[in-house]
Amino acid sequence: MAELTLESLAKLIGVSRSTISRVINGSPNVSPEVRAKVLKAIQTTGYQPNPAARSLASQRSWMIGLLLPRSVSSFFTDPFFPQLTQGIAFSCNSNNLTLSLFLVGNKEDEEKIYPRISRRGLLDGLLVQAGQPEDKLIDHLLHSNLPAVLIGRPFEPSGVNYIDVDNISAAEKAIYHLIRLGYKRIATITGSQGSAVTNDRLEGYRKALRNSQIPVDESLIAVGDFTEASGYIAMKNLLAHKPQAVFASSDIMAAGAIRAAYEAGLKVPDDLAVIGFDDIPVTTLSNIQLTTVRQPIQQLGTKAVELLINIIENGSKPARHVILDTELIIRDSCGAKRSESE
Amino acid sequence: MAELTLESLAKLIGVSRSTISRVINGSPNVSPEVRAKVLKAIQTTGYQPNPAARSLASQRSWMIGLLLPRSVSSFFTDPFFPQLTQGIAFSCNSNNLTLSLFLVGNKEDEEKIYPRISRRGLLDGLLVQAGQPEDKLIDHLLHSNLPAVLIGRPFEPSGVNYIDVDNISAAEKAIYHLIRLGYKRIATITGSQGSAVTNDRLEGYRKALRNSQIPVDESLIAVGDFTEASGYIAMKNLLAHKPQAVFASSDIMAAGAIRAAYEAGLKVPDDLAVIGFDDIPVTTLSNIQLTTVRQPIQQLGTKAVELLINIIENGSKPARHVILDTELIIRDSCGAKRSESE
DNA sequence: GTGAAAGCGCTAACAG
DNA sequence: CTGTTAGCGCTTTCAC
Repeated sequence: MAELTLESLAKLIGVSRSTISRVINGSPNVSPEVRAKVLKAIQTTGYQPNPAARSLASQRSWMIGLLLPRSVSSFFTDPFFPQLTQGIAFSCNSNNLTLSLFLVGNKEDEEKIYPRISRRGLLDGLLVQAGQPEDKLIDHLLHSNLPAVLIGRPFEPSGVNYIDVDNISAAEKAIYHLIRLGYKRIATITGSQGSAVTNDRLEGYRKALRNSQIPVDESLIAVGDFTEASGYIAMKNLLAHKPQAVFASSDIMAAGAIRAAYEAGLKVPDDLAVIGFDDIPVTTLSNIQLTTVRQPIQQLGTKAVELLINIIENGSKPARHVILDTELIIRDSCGAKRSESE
Repeated sequence: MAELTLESLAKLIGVSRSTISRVINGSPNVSPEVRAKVLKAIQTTGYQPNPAARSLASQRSWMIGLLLPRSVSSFFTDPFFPQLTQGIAFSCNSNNLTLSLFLVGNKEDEEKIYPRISRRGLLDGLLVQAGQPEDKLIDHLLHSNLPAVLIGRPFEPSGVNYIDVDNISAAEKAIYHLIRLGYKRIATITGSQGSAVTNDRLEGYRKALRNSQIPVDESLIAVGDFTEASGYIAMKNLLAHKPQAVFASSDIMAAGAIRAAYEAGLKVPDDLAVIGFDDIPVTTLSNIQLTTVRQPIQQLGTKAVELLINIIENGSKPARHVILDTELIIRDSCGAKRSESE
């Protein structure tokens, strides 16, 4: 089964190359009969155009990239990334795009990958997971003319296209919920310092307390880095300050916090209420159903792809921003159900 | 910054296209001086060859694919896959390959993706995660002439190239360890029925018992499907048969088993010893450090890429098989440390 | 050791 | 509506 070319297929059914190309690319200028004939021939022969030739001639590769910068090191430690990736991959499937994955492990990778990516001819567009603000990549994005979408808002306002959830109001929701349940000493465990997500969620925390006339106690704010271990350590430190409740900036950190609480002999939610963030699909991280702020992670991926396609086709001026909503999922770890039953 | 082509660069430094092409592709037939001059020009201009043109002319895309078939649905539920993916991605980085990711979500995806993949011109080679044996894909692999490597052995002996761990002896190790600790009633929770991994680990379980003159009690064998929930359910059922120890075919299922044990008021390892499989990098799935059989997951990815490269370059006759070793990691859930301290 | 020339397999004007 | 004709930007014989 030698690989069929447009040329040979054309010869086979007695039309010109262009005609076949037209039906493949959905041009309207083909008579129904010829179109049918060509379609049938494609069916029976299983003809597939050579992607390299196609890209070269059309200047489109029908391929987009997903870049996880070096600062995003928790690809397999936090289910967030795999789930996001899946959302992106599925969306690529339905849009007939090929997805290439760039996981940057170290500086050398970075130096090899970045030029390769920005070169036109490989990718039609790029999705970039937001990382640390010093990441030079964002500059690369802006200065290359490759269509790109940042997943997570940029640290500082800039002309990039991005998609994000409203982290401020998401965090607010969580805190209002705790306040409503009667907790006063509410602690928080933040994500990695210096990232937009972390800032936003912390701001939501502060805002909710302020709006509720509860003074912000800085000793109730502990810095984490989105890992389980950091949640554990942060909680251990917080315990000295006797919080009644804690809002962790990720479910994984919430799991760490719960572990620390258990170790200290505290029961969740009776002695400590816990709210997480993400709603990652793990039945149990800690033998207790976690109340959490659900991000539509998979949808984030899907919408990111759609936004990118739109930008590839229509350009990106002005810069596009898409903000998705979050939802508070009330389970057992915050004490809401307990208070109901009382 | 208009995209530089070979043509324009050649004009710029006064040599022919071919010469530049030669230095880029490492041909020996270039004089040192000219080579130096060209290299410098590439440096300063940041010239990158157009990948589409390159692929078309050379019939190599420097791109490999990773296919996770539909039967592998737990891409983000089980950290195994993300970790494998990372191993593969890093290996691609160091070999200057671009990785494309194909996550098959449903039958339509399958029908679109498979022909796209097998068409020469997109991929130089393909890595396929082994799934269910009915998966028609393996046939596709064999009948297309695309270089391919299966990750996990095929269900039935066939001419495909694959890489795998020795699951039989891995499971044996786990069981011998339990036997050595004095347990007699040893249960197991298997993976999804009808897959090679599951069969192999179960065979290792049986073999170890037989070799130790312990009769295999079929009521101590529970079927899971690699999810946490299945581990939980399986354990609930096993509990009626009073096992002293259980070997779960994945860490995630072990976590489910532990959850079921806790719910039944049993302490691990005092009332029930647990051994998992994988050694996934989550500090805590259940507040107890899990004894487990470590698979070199990341290395599995790395070696798979290397094997594939080798096949791309040298062909695959005869079919290649790579088997990696596993290692028993003794922690707290099997009771070994407890018995030591007694 | 270097350049000229012929494609790789497709798309996209351009004629008709 | 269809066929003819140029390329897309590179690799790779083939001469020199």
